[in-house]
Amino acid sequence: MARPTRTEVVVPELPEVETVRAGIERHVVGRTVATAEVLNPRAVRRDPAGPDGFAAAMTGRTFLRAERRGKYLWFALDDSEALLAHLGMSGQLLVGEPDRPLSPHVRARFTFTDGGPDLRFTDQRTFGHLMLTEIADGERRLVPEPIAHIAADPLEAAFDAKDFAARLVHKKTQVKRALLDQSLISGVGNIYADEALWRAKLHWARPTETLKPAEVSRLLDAVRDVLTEALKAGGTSFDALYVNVNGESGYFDRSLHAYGREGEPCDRCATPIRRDAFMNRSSYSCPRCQRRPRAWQPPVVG
DNA sequence: CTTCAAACCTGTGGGC
DNA sequence: TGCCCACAGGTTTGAA
Repeated sequence: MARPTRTEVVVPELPEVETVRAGIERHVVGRTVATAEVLNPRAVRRDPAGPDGFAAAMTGRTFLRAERRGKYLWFALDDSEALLAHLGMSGQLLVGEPDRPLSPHVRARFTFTDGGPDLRFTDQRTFGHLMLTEIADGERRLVPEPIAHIAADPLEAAFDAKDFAARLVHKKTQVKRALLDQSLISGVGNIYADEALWRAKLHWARPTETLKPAEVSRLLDAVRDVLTEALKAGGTSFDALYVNVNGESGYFDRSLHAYGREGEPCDRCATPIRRDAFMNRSSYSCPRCQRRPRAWQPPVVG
């Protein structure tokens, strides 16, 4: 039984990041940074200005909006610049009383000129990062320059379902790899990829080029449903490593059908869920509902 | 151009 | 008890 427990780590995907964005928004928008402090330089490793340059450039800036695409969120600082954040595997953005104890995993801290609650970027595994960056043209939307290459996520207006379908079936890869490819569709990680595939009754190894239009449509519907339901539940989170802006854990984990359920009965057919090694991680699927594709032969041309 | 996999990182838990 | 190692995984980078 590998079902995630409250002590396991679960990475923030689109629903969790959106929960953070919405929670942070009302606490920081309209406020001006009094001090910016980088406690671990790795937190700003992608910012060419370095820790000191980053801190100096953030001082005096005002948070205007909180936006998100896929798993990235950012705070617009003016028309041309933004503070971009990725939570990585264990990142949190926490708002609280400025004089509360500094936990050992706080990587960056911002105080505000109004003397109110501060903002802390906490990240145990340090895969997340912050950077101050230019705004640029992304996929049908203005976004921070470093993420101009990622695709729209399926919950935003800029997402083009026809374009996604065309690009998906044109790929020469397995369907789960495609779902995790942020330049094709953003916001989906390992958990929701498995959940969407279970819901759409598709095996993770299915070659994308063999997907029929109805299957692509079913898959996209499944992705949207899974993300939307998780968002309603406040994001999946199993332990203290991931909490929302107010420090509350989510509770969507009870509705997972595939992820982390090795050996447990499928909720549709009771066949034990299996776990496969995949891309140096795990894929969970129902061996009966999600049939492994037969060996596929390329079409003969001519 | 595309696809793929190593590397980055640290806390946890199982095995011995 | 304590040590070691596998595992968790999003993204970048470089190789093929």
